Amino acid sequence: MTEVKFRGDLGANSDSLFKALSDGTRRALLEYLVREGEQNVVALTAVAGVSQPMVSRHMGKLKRAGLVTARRTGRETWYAARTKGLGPVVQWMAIYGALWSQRFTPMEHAGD
Amino acid sequence: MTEVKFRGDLGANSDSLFKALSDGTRRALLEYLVREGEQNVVALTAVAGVSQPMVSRHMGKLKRAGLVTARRTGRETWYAARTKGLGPVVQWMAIYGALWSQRFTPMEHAGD
DNA sequence: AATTTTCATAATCATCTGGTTATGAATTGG
DNA sequence: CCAATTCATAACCAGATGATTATGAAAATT
Repeated sequence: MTEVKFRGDLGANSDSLFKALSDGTRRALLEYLVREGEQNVVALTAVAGVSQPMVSRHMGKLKRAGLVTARRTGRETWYAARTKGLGPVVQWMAIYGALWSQRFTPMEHAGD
Repeated sequence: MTEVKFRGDLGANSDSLFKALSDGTRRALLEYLVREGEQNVVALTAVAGVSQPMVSRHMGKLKRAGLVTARRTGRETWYAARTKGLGPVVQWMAIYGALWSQRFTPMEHAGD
């Protein structure tokens, strides 16, 4: 239910994407991966401020949302930010953001 | 709690922003406002697929997140998409999106 | 072989959240 | 003045969600 016929959504998984981004801890983990590159669960747990199982679950959601990749080697799982994962959000921003704010020029300098 | 010392957040309300965007119905309502311009609750309810009280609550969240404005005239409340509301998300995308996808030219490729 | 490390999953729990119906306050209209 | 319209809020409910501790499997180390 909750059909909203006029919805201009970008696929069903764009919902899981927005949901994945809605949690601060999850965003922080993703940001960390972007900045520091591939990390295993121990490293992520050390920095996340929540328990290891919680980190695993958060990473699971990020993975299902397409925002990270998981590479298992031996007993470790290495997570990395997934390049194209934000695509649908970018698209959404393009459609519903650029329409009204043209300040969409992403700036070449990330950290400055 | 849940302190994550490395978090590069853009203000506390950026959290309410992402949360506001995490719900599909809310996104749909926002999209509708962007496309159709200022609307009152009756119009929004007609199109939202949920009850009027629910629409009111959704609009409340969007308002608190800075994504819409509310203008009351008589017994009607007119909601409109708020231009600058997506700013923090755009910034976040710029920092954590542009870093890895060298630059997101949004409209170019809608399919992939 | 025994132990430690790494990770995911299960069992629980409290809280948040989306949804509903009911109600009531204003405003508008007959 | 009474009725209808518009909206927000309250009361309530079911399910999702973030968090914890406990556990167990698999790999690495001793």
